[in-house]
Amino acid sequence: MSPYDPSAFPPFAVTVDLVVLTVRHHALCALTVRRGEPPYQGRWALPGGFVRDDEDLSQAAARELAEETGLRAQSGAHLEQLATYGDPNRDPRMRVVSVAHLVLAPDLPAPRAGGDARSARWAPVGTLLAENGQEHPADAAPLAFDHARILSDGVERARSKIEYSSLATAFCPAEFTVGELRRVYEAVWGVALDPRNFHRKVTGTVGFLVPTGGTTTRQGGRPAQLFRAGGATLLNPPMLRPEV
Amino acid sequence: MSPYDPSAFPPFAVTVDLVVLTVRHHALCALTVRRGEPPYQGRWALPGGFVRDDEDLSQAAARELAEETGLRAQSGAHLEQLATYGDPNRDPRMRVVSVAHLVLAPDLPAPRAGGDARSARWAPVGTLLAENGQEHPADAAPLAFDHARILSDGVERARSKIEYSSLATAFCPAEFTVGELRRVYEAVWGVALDPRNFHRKVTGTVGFLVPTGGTTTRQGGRPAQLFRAGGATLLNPPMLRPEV
DNA sequence: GCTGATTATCGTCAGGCAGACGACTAAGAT
DNA sequence: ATCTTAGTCGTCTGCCTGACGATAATCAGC
Repeated sequence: MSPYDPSAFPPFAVTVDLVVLTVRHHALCALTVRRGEPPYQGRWALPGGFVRDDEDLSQAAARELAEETGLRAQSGAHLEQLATYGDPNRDPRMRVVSVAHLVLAPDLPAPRAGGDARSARWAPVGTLLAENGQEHPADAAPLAFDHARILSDGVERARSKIEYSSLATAFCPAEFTVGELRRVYEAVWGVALDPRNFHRKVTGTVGFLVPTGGTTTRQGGRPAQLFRAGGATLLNPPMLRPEV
Repeated sequence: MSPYDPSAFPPFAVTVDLVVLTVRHHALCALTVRRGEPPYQGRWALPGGFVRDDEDLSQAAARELAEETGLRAQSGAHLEQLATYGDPNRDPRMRVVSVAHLVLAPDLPAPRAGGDARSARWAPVGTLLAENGQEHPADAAPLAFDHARILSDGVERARSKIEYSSLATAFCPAEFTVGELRRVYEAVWGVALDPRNFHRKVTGTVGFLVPTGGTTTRQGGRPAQLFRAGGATLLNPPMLRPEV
């Protein structure tokens, strides 16, 4: 690629790993794939792969996302860089620096992993990050590599980001109700929120929600107005996470 | 290092770049070094260098910081990972992925760069990021590589982080007055704050400041109480940046 | 159709915090 | 002595929040 002495610097492999989060059945879930080869063969891991020679980091993340889930980053989902992990021993094979990315997606149909659906699945983050020393059921072994740490950082990023940005709408379909948005906050934060105060807050924050005019009863009960995400990205004032 | 096929992935060079910020003379300043070799020879750039084979990313950042400024990360300064930049064309020589780190430091004596003081200096970020098309004075040419972007991201991170964390104290010496802390906020945010409301706010936030008992008149006027940073890292309630 | 369960939505009220700003204090400078 | 500069303490008002009562509109079952 250039006149540069390759012995002047140590060579690294660079990968992207993906923390793909969604809300299903009132729980925050992450996408995991089963490793087909050593190390950590048979264990669950975050999806990811090598960055190619000619692509940017975010391009690599979007490509891996599409390959492993069929998700396009445009379709409502949100993709951002999370952090980079480069401990010299994080991969026993060689020196790998992994640029983790965070994806927030609406509840999706079943994931697919290169056509093999059994090797990819959604798992509640509470289960994935349970750090008890107890025996795990076979399906609940700790994640491979340092992926538990990466997932934990991603979850924490998501929790804090929906406070001051409108990103919680990325977990919702294109049209959603105030109640559905509230359940997103409740699942991500793991708390119960007062429906009346929540409704007042989100409908009073300019640019957060725009009514579509339609209504739905898909949640049961009285018909609820449908909204789309508004143009605002930063919420002012922010949503307040109940005291820790 | 391992039985792994090196042709299975493209090789990358991995570097750390440092956004070192401080407040001097009521202005937010960044540390820059003059490049001694092509590309961008003679231009100012952010300090940084290759990650070694056996060190973690944060270790590499701390080492570069010590090498280029003599600063130890422990001595009051704050070091955190900022973001990673990996555009395939960001370095014309080869494929380089740079893990940028953010350092917040108190106002220091003159920087040193490997003993050559003339090749390192503090510059106001307003000057470094001025994006006018006008001729720059020789000293104000744009930063090398994508370092203007990195610096901009670092400044934005610092601006938002002092809102909800106690990190503004990292810009202050070990003992400081409320007025000095207020001038940090004013310099980083580029706004004027009401001294009375600021005083009430910071002295009322538990864990933010602990009085040392001493006073000083180094800022002129009535003697002011001296404080140290308290144990709190997250401010609750946060400092509020005046409306944009 | 009536009843109860469920969800959505509107209103009220009290406490707390933030912005605006007056007043006073204690040092150095002229 | 007076001015200037900073620091510190109060007051007041408006807004936001949390707690919670009340009403509305649908569905499931009798």
